[in-house]
Amino acid sequence: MSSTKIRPAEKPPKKADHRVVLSRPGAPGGRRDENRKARTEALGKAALALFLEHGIEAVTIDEIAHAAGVAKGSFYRYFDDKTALVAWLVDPVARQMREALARTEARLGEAKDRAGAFTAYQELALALVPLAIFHFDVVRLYLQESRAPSRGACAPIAALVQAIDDGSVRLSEVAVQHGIVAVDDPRITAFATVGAIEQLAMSVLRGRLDASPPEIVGTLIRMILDGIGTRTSAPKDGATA
Amino acid sequence: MSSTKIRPAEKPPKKADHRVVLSRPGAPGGRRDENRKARTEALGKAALALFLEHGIEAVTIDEIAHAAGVAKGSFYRYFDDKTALVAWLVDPVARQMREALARTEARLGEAKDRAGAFTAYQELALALVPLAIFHFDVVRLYLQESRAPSRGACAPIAALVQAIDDGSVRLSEVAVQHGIVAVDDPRITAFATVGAIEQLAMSVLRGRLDASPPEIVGTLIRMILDGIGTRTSAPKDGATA
Amino acid sequence: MSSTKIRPAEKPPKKADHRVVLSRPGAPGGRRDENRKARTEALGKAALALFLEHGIEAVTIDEIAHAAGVAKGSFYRYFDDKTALVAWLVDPVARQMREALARTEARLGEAKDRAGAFTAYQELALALVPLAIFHFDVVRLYLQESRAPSRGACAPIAALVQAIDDGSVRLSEVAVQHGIVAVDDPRITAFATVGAIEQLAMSVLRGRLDASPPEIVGTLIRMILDGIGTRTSAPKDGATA
Amino acid sequence: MSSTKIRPAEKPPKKADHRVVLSRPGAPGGRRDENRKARTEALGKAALALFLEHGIEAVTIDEIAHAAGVAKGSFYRYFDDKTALVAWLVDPVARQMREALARTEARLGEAKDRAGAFTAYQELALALVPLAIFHFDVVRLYLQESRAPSRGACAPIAALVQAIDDGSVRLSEVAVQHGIVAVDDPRITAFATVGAIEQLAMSVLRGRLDASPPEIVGTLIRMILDGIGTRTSAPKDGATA
DNA sequence: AATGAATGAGAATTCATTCAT
DNA sequence: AATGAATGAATTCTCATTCAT
Repeated sequence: MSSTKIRPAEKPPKKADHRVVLSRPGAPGGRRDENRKARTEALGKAALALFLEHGIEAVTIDEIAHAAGVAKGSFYRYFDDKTALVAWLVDPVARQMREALARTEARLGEAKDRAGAFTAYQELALALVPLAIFHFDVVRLYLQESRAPSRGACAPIAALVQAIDDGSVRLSEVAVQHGIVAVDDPRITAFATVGAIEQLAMSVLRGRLDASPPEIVGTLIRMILDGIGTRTSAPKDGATA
Repeated sequence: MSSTKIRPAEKPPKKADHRVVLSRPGAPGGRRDENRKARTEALGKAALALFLEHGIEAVTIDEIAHAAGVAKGSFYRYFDDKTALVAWLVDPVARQMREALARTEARLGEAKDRAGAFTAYQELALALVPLAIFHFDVVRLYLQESRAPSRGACAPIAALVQAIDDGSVRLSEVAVQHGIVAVDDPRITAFATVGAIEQLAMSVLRGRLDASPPEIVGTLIRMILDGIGTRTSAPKDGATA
Repeated sequence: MSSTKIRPAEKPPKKADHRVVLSRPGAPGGRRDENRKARTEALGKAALALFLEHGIEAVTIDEIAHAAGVAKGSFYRYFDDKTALVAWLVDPVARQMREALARTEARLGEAKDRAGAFTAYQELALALVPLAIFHFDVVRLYLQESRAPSRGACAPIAALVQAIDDGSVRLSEVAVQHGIVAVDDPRITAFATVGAIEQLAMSVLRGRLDASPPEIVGTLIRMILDGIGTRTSAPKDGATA
Repeated sequence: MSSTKIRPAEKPPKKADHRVVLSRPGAPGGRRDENRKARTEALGKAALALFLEHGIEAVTIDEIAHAAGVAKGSFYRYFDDKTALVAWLVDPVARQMREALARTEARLGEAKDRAGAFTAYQELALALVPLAIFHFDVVRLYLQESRAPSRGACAPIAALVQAIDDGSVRLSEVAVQHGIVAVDDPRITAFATVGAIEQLAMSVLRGRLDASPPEIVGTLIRMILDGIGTRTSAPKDGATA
């Protein structure tokens, strides 16, 4: 038809895909290093706020730098690009999430009975609480961007989505293998649960739900466990978290 | 710092917010009219595919026109802008969704007992099935974009999100008023349910869940109803859908 | 007929109507600041030349940037848009013109007799001479664009037209109130005078009139003053400038 | 610098520069021909109104066609382009103006004395009155666009400007040669007069001057003739028009 | 190191002109 | 002949990224 350029197939990753800029002079821990850390934090914080308000793709480097009180050019001294910044924001959460999932999977594998499984799940929940508290805004960001196609700067979020999906599926499978829950396809309950949790979180964040967290969690757990446990013959021992 | 332009606060909607350009002369039903419809469809279809692959914001008018096999300028003969196109895509789904929610709300209001309520919910589910089937990709798009902040071309999606949220909350409230379900805050279950449904849908669409739809629906309904009904004294009559 | 978009009613002025981007860091007076000034001048100069040759509306940003030897994008670092550039060009002239008119009005108000009035007018003429000399091209631009409807980038010119019109009318009124000139409607002579001056200026600029400025001015003043004074009984004292 | 296209040097005139489309089938004077004339008029009228409101360059073919109630494509059946339309609008005025100027020049050449010259000028004025009356809007358009550089669609106006300039200069020269007026450079008074007239006309049209036409004309003539005649020894016979 | 200026590749949108119906 | 749809070049404006100061 014409010769208009169509879909440049996503910028070819120049070197080592979107890294935070590392290895600067100055003794680690010294004045230089501290300043560096402070700036990085400032940029990250400013970016996070803007991302939450406008969406990752819609925010420009200019805006981030401006909001952080640094020059645009300086941005690039700290991050390769927006993707690197997002990765830097998401990274701690992603790591802890992966670890928590892995640990739970292991515990679950060792669980002997239903009660043991509940304990494992409880541990997972307990591990996620500080995550949600200390990385509140990152979690919000995750919720907001998690469903978009993995484009550009959102890629690190998509990776986390993948990780959580995989983890929860594996968890369900282990749970079923151990006869802890009785459903035909454990992934169904896994996804349903994740979806319910995320949606409730979004609703709270959007100000559409003002119930107290304990109430929400209580209702949700009752809902899910009763639901999941339905077809099990297992004793409804005191396991309701 | 400087006076660099920051955040132009979203383009002011020119006149009658993004309407599809309608009503051209040439006998309605004639060759011209047919062509028009065909082109509109072509553009919509091409756009939908691109939106699903890359996300609404990431797709350019150029790409849409190219994919639809028309010149860039022609796009604007059919749609005011990308927002109008999204609205055109989403519109039928939004309308039916609103209607279905309203109808269910009415049914629920008339329901005498738990069984009656189940019937109402079932009807809702039945109404949504054709929606999901005939507007499969639009539903996918909705799921994909629904959590993003309401920016630019995504606005029509955000409006639909709002409508669904409102509707499901109202539904829950009616249900509780009628003693059909017994939870402290009906919105919790409402959101949880919507979240579960959406997540399952996403998982299927992403190819991460290959269970058969009946199985998914069955599991989900059991999960939710049992969960919701938990605290009710109501008889667990044959109501399991 | 159809719903084709017709006349979008002039782009809504975004925020603080077309201001020149001001105040950047970098020690004022330093290299940066100097460069900035130089660039601004370069753009203004290039634009002015192009405007004079082709008319304001016909000149594109691209052309201006190119002529100034800068990249297209750079233009926007210096001016919000073409309107801002025109305003920047016209501003000094407009300011001085307003001041001169205001001063003359005051002088005229204090004048006791015809001779005093002439003095006031002479002062006005003297004030305009440097304006015409130091802002030669801007005056040309003004003449060229002053009659066009106030569209887009020409708006600052239209504003100046308005100011001059108002000023000259007020001047005439004061003159009549003080019995300095005797005509029925002072605005007639005011407009006639302005028109004569402008046209002569245009003719010189277009190379259609090569008389020496003193000759032109002399002829014009004789023409006008004699004309205006005609019906007065006042002594034709040596007042002919 | 770059390869950006700069100034395409005004569209190369394809064939016989901007002509009204001629030679259509249908007997001249027949039904076809009448329709044709009606359409042409409609387009011209609509265009004129739009030109006056927004300026020639700012008006699009689309708008003209729309305002005339015809399809855009039809426009091209009647006019080659906007320039041809402007030429068609201006043409009668231009022709009559040229003729009137030529006639006055001739009369002036034959004039024996000052009174004869006045008669010639009076005839000119009388010839221009119907022009101003019957082609009111075209005169307005002329005034509005006459100072813009001869670009694109305004070219026919520029041509008229040229003609009037030439004519009035020749007139002045003849007048001086015959000792009718006594100024050093006749072109000065010529241009001054034209400028005064035009400005007054503009002011009336812009609603900034509401004196009655006779009053305006009277004041102006007194102003100019007294001014022009000043240095003449000639008797101030009853020549004041 | 920090700054912000410069660059130019897009992206959205408009519009004169051609052409199928 | 009339219509209005199609086209694509032209235009404005944005923004990631580089680079001189």
